[in-house]
Amino acid sequence: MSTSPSTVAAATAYALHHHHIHTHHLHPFHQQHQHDTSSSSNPFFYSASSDSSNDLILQQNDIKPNHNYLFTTSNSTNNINERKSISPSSTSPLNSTAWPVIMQHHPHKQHGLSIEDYWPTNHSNYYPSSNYPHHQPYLTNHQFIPTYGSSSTDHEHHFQVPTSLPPPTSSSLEDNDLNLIHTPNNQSINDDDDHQINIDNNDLNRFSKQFKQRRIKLGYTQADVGLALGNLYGNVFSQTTICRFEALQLSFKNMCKLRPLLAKWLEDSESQTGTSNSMEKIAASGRKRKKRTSIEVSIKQALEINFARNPKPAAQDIAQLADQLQLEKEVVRVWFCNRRQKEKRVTPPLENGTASASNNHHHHNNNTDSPSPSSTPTGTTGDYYEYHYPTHL
DNA sequence: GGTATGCAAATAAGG
DNA sequence: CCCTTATTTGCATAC
Repeated sequence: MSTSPSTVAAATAYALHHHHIHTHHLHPFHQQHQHDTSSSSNPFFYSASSDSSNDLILQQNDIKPNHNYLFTTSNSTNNINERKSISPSSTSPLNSTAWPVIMQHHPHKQHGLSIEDYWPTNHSNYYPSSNYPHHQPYLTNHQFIPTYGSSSTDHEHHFQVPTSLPPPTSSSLEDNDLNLIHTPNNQSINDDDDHQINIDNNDLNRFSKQFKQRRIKLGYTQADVGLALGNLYGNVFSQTTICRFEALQLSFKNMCKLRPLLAKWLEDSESQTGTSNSMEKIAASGRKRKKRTSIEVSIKQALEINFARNPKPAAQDIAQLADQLQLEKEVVRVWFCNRRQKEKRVTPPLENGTASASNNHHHHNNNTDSPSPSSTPTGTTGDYYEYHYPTHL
């Protein structure tokens, strides 16, 4: 305890990364200013995207573009850092830099290389999944509802348990001990197969609350935690994700996946405050997530026009369009895939003719209390949010 | 400044 | 390799 939190945090975070990729494009400007504070969110490593990234751009106009962000620094920049250690694959980023294009305006952000530099076509090494057991039996629907307050009410299941839910862990943990933290045997989770975790909604509820409480006590921000996880596990998470974890706004499955990581981080942080001792990294996964590309508004418009013309362009068309817009081909391909999904979401399933109208209104599920869950127990399809077009075009 | 969120990239998994 | 469907994350920006 001691040590100033922020300092520590920063240091920690920082320490680990240094290497990172600096790659992203380096722009004269942005280089990195990130230091300390980790607030930024993100540094992901992947870097790859680079290019397209255009990070520069703002996303939608909807928002108000007022300030210039150009250098706000706030986010920007940070280029990535990567964690060092762990992953072998990280493939180095070296980059080459380059993206010609899009960087026009906003300096802040990085860009860098082309995907291929980082992204082996064979995608093989992305997440090894060592840590994550992906197959969890539970359900996976999206957001469950937090039960904050004790869900006394009837439904407590916010997450719905899929059929086989783990034992209810008796959890009554107290404040102090979260059992979670030391997972009894780690293996419970990782084990292999389906074993799963005995985590239930209550555990997650408690854990998330405690986690937040302790995190604050240690003086770390959500962003710090996200970066630190990168150090420990090789995978960085954004402030957003940590925030959602604390607020129980992730799917049950996702919560279960992240819980052990956060528990470990917490454990390490509390134990060593400052000193480093136990940091072992858990297996890190080799693959990192590609940095999210921000597509400039004007580019989006161009894409929309093309979509309207032909929602399902052939590979060749995509390549050409990519070239024209100066985006990576993969980015364009994915954009179309996502766009098609959106189209379906937005468009009423509609049967034939008639009715159409009132269909979509999805609700978000917020729940704060005890709402009825979104059911869809098995359903898949979740209710995602509604969406509207960017407009124009 | 940290945190919460809307919209949507990127991914996972089964064809 | 690409597509589709379902999900996981996170940029960017509003609190």
